[in-house]
Amino acid sequence: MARSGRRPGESGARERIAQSARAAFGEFGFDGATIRIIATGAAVDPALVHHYFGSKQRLFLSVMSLPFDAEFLKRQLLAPGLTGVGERLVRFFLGVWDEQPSVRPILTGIVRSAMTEPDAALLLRDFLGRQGLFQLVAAIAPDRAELRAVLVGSQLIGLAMARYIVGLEPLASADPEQLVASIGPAIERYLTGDLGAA
Amino acid sequence: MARSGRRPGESGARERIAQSARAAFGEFGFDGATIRIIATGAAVDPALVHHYFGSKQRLFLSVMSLPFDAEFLKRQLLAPGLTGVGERLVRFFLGVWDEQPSVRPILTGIVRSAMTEPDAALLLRDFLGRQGLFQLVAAIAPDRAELRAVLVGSQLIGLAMARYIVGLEPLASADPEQLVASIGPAIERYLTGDLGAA
DNA sequence: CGGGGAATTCATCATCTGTAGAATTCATCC
DNA sequence: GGATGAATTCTACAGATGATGAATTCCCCG
Repeated sequence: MARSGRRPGESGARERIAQSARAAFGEFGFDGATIRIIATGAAVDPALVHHYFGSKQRLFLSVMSLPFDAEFLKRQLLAPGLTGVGERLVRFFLGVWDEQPSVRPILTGIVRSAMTEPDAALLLRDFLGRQGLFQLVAAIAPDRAELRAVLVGSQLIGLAMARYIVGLEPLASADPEQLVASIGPAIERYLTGDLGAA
Repeated sequence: MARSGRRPGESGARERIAQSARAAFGEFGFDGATIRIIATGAAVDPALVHHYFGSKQRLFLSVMSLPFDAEFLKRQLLAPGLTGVGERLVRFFLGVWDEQPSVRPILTGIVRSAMTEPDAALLLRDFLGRQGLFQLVAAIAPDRAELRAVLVGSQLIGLAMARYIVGLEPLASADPEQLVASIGPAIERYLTGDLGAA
């Protein structure tokens, strides 16, 4: 009867738990992602999750942070000048969702959970607000940058919801470049156009 | 000991349960809205909820349907002609959320629940797709009506999420007419403008 | 080679969840 | 006024959930 206790060799259990947690939060949201589901996905006892991360809340916060590099993005999007910045932003946004399998569950997890978990809503607000998009927008259009940032954010988050979470056709299967051409100009107007009087 | 059994007079319990369920689903989403929370909100025993509605799923579907009158909306929005239809649509959309206390929990409930519940996602897809917005859009721009409808839908749903659910400032506190002026033209372009080649 | 500490699991708790069935009270119709 | 049926509540169950504390096994340092 030798089953519990430490296992030989390097197991990487902590990283496996983090990985599995991201996948589960992304697919089921905060509530739906059970500690037991996460543990099973990591081939680990549920208690080990608590051992490493303390509580489900702390696990969520530890594991669902976004690697958002505003500086890099600024240079990338503004190098060719202001014209076409809306389309470049949409293209970049879709690229992150479509082509980065490691980031996508983090994004879906935050969006799914933000509907009911205040902590996740805070993450999303930061991402769309002062800690995220605002940094970028302020470099493009200093006047009314807050308003411009949240307008852009609302369109992008709506796009992500419809395309990746709700699966609204024909949006979900649309060619990315079609969406760039359709939505890019709207974003560009939010960034640089006239928004009407206050 | 006389507590259970039928109560004298008309109680309207069924309607109170529906009311309380809408409020709870709207605030906590499908998962977070417990049958017991709903029952307490209606001052009723939890078993009565099942007695009337059978199961939580059926309760949700019975109670969260939207009164969406596409015909009326068409006439309303198109009477003054095509110009300004985007702004009128945004104004109407905000009016429903801001001024109709009975409808708002239904909308927040559907959006909150659609992130994790397939049934609710179906409701949302119908609302933004063929059963809802598409009816309206097809009357305005028959060419590429499906794409136009979901583009409009993505912007409107993103607006609702940011303003009413996530509470993203300064969107959440913005004056409705400011948003009409800012977002209306984007919607109008989705409805009547050039969306780029396929 | 012995001991401290980290990794991992076991067993368990208290609570909450949706749901079911039986029991009780009332209104209404014959 | 007795019977029938609907409204309402009580009690309870079986399973899931987040969390805890102790036990077991292994690695590493002296």
